[in-house]
Amino acid sequence: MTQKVTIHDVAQQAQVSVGSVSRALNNYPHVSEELRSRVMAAALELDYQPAFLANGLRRGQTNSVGFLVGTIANPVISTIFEAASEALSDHGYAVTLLSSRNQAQLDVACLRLLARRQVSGLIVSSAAESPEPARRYVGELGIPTVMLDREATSDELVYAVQSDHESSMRQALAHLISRGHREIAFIGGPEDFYPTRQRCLAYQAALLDADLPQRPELIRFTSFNERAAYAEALLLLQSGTQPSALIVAGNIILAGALMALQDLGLVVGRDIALVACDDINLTRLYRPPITAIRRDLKLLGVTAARLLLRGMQVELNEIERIIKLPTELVLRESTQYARALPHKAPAARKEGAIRTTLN
Amino acid sequence: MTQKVTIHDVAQQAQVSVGSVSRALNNYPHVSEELRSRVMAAALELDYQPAFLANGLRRGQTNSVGFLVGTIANPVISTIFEAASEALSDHGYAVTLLSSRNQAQLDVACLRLLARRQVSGLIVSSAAESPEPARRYVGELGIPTVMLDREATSDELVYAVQSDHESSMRQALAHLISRGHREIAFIGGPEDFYPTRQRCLAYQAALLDADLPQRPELIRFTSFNERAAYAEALLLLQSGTQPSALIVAGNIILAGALMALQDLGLVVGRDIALVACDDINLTRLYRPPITAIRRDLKLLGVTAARLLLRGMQVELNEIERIIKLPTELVLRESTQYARALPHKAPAARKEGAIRTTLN
DNA sequence: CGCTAGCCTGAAATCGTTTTCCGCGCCAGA
DNA sequence: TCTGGCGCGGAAAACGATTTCAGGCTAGCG
Repeated sequence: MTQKVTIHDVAQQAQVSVGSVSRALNNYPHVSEELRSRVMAAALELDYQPAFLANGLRRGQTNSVGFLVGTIANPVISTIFEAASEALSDHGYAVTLLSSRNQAQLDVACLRLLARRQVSGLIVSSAAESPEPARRYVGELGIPTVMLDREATSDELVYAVQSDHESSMRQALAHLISRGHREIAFIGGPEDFYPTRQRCLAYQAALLDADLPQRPELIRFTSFNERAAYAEALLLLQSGTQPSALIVAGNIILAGALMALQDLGLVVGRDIALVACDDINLTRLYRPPITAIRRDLKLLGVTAARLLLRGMQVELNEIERIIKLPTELVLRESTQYARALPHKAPAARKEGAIRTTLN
Repeated sequence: MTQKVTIHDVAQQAQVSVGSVSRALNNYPHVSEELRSRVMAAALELDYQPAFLANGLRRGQTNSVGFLVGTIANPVISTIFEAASEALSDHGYAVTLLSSRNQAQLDVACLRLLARRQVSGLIVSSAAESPEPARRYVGELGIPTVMLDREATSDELVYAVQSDHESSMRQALAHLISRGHREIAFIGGPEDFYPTRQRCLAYQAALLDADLPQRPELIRFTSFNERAAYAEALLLLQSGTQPSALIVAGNIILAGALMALQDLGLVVGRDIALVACDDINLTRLYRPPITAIRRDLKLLGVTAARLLLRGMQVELNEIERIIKLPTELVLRESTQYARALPHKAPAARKEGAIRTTLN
């Protein structure tokens, strides 16, 4: 009923052959103006829309890209996805989103599924604990792929967009150190998860630069799971060396850490300084507002989409295969007080307004 | 290179015809065990995967469903989506996600696009300001569709899963009234947005039940935009009648309202009681924790997926076309203090721990 | 022993496009 | 006048599967 009108109907309506209809509608050269307009009129009248499947079968291509994530229920991922999806959509590509549920074996299964569906391109931002098999499989696939804030591979057709986690992390540590903190703890995701590793390396490098001791017991890795992060934070905060500052890498981990702090009766900004590694509603609106490392998520998504588009169309004239985008440290009250200073009253209202400003 | 192995290769390898290969692999009856195993072996050896496009063209169906949202960058939507997507994925369906960017005209365009791609089913949870054209178009499409927390239509093949916004909203009002509040304000999304309307009707009904006056100036509608919500909340709070309690319908609006409260120096739970209409990280972790109406988002998503699956397979034996799922009021500190009581110290740590417990 | 019913399988039609191939007419140049 | 080239458009192949159709074989029954 809905999709009954085929190219044959249009051909009959316009009194031409199906081949001519196809040529006319696809803007081929050597089609007379008269025939073209006749076909256009017929197509318009019948509300003809070429069948996607037949088109794709013949052309060997689907005009759709697969997007693989560990979970979409994460404000950072979903914001990036939305931006990328809109950019791709503007170029006629539809996006099928697959979630690997943060499981490595599903990772590869999802990629297989997408390959079977003959997606024209892939964006991969999965967060499996052992990403290696998936990365290797992506290389074998021969499909243009953008690794999104993940480690690049040397395979042809595999591109990468990354955030510059290092520089802002070093800024964050410089900031904390300047405020007198020396026991600065770090809680990240899995140790081999790319952003976590980058942040952790920068954290260690910054300590080294400041001639501060590396304390292994202050570095904790956990999985992307609020309960696990909560437990790890609790362990850290109840261990012998009580840190005076805490850096949490990732918003799920932030949630767990905040719960641990609250359960221990530690007040953020007074008893302990807190830096978060992504700027989300929670960091802006929390009382006190939480210092965070911000990146332009929409830019990240759009850049991934553009890189993929370039990779999918053949006109790729000497394009960068790996792009690294800047990040920014946003100072807020959670790191405002210097160490060992007594708790002061919150800042005046006006200042508060500025700090919690939109964006 | 990747997808070169076709059914002909398998047929040649197994020394049978292509028709037999198809029958063997699709578990047709009347296929000898010997032939079946021979084909299986050949398929396995060649790593044959039937071409999705050819299969779909012949069968006239894609095994994929379209999911239309206003924006996926919303923790409530993305959680629902993920649950639905996983359930559909478990049954062999892939989901292509389209965002209408909260624009009505894009709404219809997105649906057209999905229809052209011959999706086998649709889940619609768009949030355009004027949803009517889209709803009508969905009915004309003749594709099994689930309206997700949106108004149902009387069209055949159109189903609906909704949350029972009314009962919890009435509970919330009863709770606030029992604490002495009489000037209870309501800020919602667009007036014709289904959840907003349901909540607002319940709000008004509850006031009526309690013999409290309806004050039109305490009911505000805004759009799904943090800035707009912020502005509207500011207007409300600075108008003549200062409400002692505030109900915000939706998490984007919550963010705007919290900013307005903070900018006015109003402390949640002390100067004003606050009830949020979706329980997200922010409501749990905010200080003080915010009383919220909770619903099982995963159940919502899974139910939508199951309803759609039933609608897509022909075996629909007298199934409910509209399902309404329960909601629940979660009491937290933001509504703990009775009106006009002086500000007391926060609850003891232990109690706090219980209140911010996971789930 | 012959006929039929039923299982099994190969050949071919089919899905709706795109694209190749070919032929027709026309015009210009020899 | 013949011919080669070019613009145009029709016919049919191709894409890769599923499904129909028909026929061969076996077994069972008269």
